[in-house]
Amino acid sequence: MITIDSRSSKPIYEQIIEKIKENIIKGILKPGDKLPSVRELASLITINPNTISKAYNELERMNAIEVIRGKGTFVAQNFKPTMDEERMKEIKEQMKNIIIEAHYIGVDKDTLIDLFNEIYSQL
Amino acid sequence: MITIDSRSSKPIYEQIIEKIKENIIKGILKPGDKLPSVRELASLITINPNTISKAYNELERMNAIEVIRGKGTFVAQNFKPTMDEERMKEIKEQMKNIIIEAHYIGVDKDTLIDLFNEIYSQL
Amino acid sequence: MITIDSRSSKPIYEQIIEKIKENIIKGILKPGDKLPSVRELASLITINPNTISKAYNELERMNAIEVIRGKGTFVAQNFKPTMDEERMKEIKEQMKNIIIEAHYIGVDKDTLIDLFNEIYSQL
Amino acid sequence: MITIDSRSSKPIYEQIIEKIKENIIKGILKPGDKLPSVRELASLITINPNTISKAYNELERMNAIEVIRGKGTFVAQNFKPTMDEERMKEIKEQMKNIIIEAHYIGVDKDTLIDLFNEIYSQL
DNA sequence: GTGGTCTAGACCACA
DNA sequence: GTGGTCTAGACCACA
Repeated sequence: MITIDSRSSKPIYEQIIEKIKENIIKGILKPGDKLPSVRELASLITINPNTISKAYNELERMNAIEVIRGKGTFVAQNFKPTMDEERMKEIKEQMKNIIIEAHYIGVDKDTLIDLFNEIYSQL
Repeated sequence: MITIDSRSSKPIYEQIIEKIKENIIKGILKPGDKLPSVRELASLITINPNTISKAYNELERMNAIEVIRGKGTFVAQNFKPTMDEERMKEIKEQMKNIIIEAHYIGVDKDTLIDLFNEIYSQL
Repeated sequence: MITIDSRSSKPIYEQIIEKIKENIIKGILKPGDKLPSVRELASLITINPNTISKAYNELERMNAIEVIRGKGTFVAQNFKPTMDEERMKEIKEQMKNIIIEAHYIGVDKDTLIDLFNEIYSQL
Repeated sequence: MITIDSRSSKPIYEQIIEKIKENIIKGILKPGDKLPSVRELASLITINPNTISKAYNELERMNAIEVIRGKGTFVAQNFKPTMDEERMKEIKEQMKNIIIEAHYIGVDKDTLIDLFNEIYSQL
């Protein structure tokens, strides 16, 4: 299930990307599974098809899904995580920012680790 | 010291906010310390003054700094972290996304915890 | 033998055309040889018959194969290459693009010539 | 200069990508040079801004150009060709197809090599 | 039926 | 002024 938070400042297409990735990691979407067509998903969540298309294209670039001409869109079979230095650096940066943000609302290290474990157990 | 990555997709004003917050948390900037004026900082890092101004305004809204008319801008004295549900939810969301991103480049939970501790030790 | 890469961005019908042309040039398919019927090939490589049909039609237009009603499809007897300005221009264009693409992944002229000779020796 | 062939089957945004890459390789566009803004180029070649935007975004993904928020688009400074197996395989494939196409219009190996050298000398 | 391309046009954040 | 996002809607190639 994909839900969009229209009040979020995060672009819709990014929300879709994250939700689908999440579903793949959780095993809700398995390799080879067919995703709803661009138009189907568009009408399901009442979003413009172009926006869905943009999300699908980015997911394909990341090798998370495969778009097959005239057939549809599928969860990728051969997903192999590739250690990417660029993105590792980004993750570090984001993590630092989370820690700083947390500090500013009074959340300390231990609470953050608890939160971390909690999220992991839900995946 | 504030360094800006102009190629980053992160807006410059957000980069400034983060860097200043980071310096406060690290103790490099202490309560009462005077920050460079908007124009000073602007010429220091060759950034449009409007951008610096936006960053300072947001930092003031967060009570991280205080702007005193005719005197200058200072690190806030009375900073008290306030548990904010809204932002706690955001942090959770961001953390989940980091975990998902990390998974996609083959970084597992333990490595992520190591990274987490490493970042904390540098603050 | 014809193998199809369903993940390729190249349309299936074009892949079929290329594979058949390649087999003719390599001499695996000789003038007068009978090609599998549309339905046969369709079930052989599990592709929609319409797609095979489209490929065969284009090959016939190029005079590479001949369709004889009620008899079947055959590699053309009287194949005479015809210098076609239009297509020569296309080939030039494609070659330029290959050179540019190669440059962008760090492949220089000599390596490209080696590659060129290698491919020729395999035909 | 960027010219679009509207009769070509090649998508407009791909034509733009190729033309810009070509100009970079030829040295007509140098690192740090400012590209026309999305709207400028759009009105110059009377193409919809969205299409220009798509081309620029792909070029950025390839590290050929850099888009700087609110400032404009520039030829990348730090272009480093990265040997990419995936794309090397594609180039091989394309080269094989050119050789096959050339054969079908009666162009032999030597003529193709001459053509190859000619194109290189014009870059 | 499937996704890909393109246009026209609006609104927005950022510098 | 700059690019980014999104909508609405058209047309097309492909399977």
